[in-house]
Amino acid sequence: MAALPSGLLGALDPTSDRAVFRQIADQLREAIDKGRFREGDKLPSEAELVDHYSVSRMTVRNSLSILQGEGLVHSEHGKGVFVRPRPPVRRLASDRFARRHREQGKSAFTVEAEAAGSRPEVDRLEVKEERPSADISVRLGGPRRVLARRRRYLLDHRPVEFAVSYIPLDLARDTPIAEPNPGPGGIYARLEELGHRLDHFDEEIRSRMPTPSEVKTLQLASGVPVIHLIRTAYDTEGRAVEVCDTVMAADAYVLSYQLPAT
Amino acid sequence: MAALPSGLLGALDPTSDRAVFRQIADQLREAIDKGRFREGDKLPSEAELVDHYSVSRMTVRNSLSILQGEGLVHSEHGKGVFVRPRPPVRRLASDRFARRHREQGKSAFTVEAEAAGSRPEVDRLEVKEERPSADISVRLGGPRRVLARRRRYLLDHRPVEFAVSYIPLDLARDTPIAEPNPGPGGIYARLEELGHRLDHFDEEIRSRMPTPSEVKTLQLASGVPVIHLIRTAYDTEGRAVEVCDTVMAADAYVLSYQLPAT
DNA sequence: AAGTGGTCTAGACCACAAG
DNA sequence: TTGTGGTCTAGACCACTTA
Repeated sequence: MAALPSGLLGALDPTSDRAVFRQIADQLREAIDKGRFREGDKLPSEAELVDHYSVSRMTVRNSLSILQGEGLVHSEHGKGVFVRPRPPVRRLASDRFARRHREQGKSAFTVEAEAAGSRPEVDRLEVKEERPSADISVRLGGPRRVLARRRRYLLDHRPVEFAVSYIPLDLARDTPIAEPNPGPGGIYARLEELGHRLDHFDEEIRSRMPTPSEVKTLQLASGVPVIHLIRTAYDTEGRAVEVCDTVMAADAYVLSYQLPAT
Repeated sequence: MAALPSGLLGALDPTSDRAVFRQIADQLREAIDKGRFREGDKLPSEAELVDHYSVSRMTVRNSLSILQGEGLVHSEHGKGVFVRPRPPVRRLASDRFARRHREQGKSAFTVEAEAAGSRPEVDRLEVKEERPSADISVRLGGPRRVLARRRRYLLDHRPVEFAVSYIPLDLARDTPIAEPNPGPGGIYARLEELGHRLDHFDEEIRSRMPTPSEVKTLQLASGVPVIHLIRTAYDTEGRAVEVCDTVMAADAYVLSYQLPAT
């Protein structure tokens, strides 16, 4: 095992109050920030760091787990620890549900992803009738049953988003909305054809760390939060006609909104 | 040291492929999810878990660090590990910059927090002239110098947000905007008085894990992401007159937007 | 003083990846 | 086969909290 290039990483300060594993994490973080390690680069192996700093392996692993928690690095069993590359982000503009975007045949997700040069996919499509949770029921004005449409979105084969749409069953039953493929323009186009002219959407945004099940579904690296977006669609009569509950890999999205100053 | 109440936590499955520390984390997580431990409750001590599961202390600590990374628990040195309480959230509505909200004497943050029954504070106020970063400069249309207004917001003595406003220096110099207290209605009211009638705002939202410096400024528990919001204010002539770069504790905020369906 | 979590050591064996 | 990270043990000493 070769020694580290001198100057790449410094020495520990034995007089410092700062714990050794934090000092090591600080030095690695600084080396990444200053570009001495670039995106995708392999960090020194645990054994090399043990040698360089003359500490035990657990101390080194503790340092690396800090960086992993910060989302700076990820480890690959048998290969090494790497600086996490920043994935391409999907920009969601606030006009993404404008009526003019519902005219085409393809889904909004597909059109937009292809325009950005990515390969879009949708899988795990599942449509079924359900009893809504208390929260969803309240948002929809209290229906006893809803149609739930679940699906997962991928960009370049990487899962980025999992979404569930809830539509009051009395609106959706025996309509194209209850079909796996609701047709051009998606369910919003179908709702308008059924006489529910859409007026506006409310979106609620939260961010938090993912649950284990979300880690699995979105194949999230550690240190990547999720953005949780709940959108409610209202028709011109003020009725909530759909709630869409979406969980997104936070490193794959930038949300963008325009607010009037009025 | 007393043994754990029987039935509170189960036994390990030695035939399982799942690592022991993950099984322990799973059981603790399930106990929290099912309400057997409530917000603020103390989990069994490390020593009790070592006894209960007959594993080494490092294994138990590894389990607890998983839950900490998920934001489910937090530890207090000398006291124990506790189920993390959900703090009160601040709801930001999309009309929060409407002109009618700029009429009062107090700042929007203060008014809104007091209405919600919280104690608002603003500290670390700092106003100075700077050379803008490349990103800020581009957003503002390329000024060579800007006025930077930094401040930290607290609710009930807990820091929740750190914000920096950048205003092109030619707009702000020798105006109330360059004063620590810009007066009633804040800098937006002053910009309008100076003839820059505001037209709309663009907001960009990202989420990620905090940097060490953000952890310090916002006193973030581990497992809490930040929401990074960048707002650009435009006047009726289409000129960008301010960029506000805001980092928020994600567990303290729900952002809410209204989108037209047009 | 007793109990708690925080840090650190010096090993061990395993599973995965690459040559 | 060698090098990598993943899991686990059985200790040790420390710092903080509570009583």
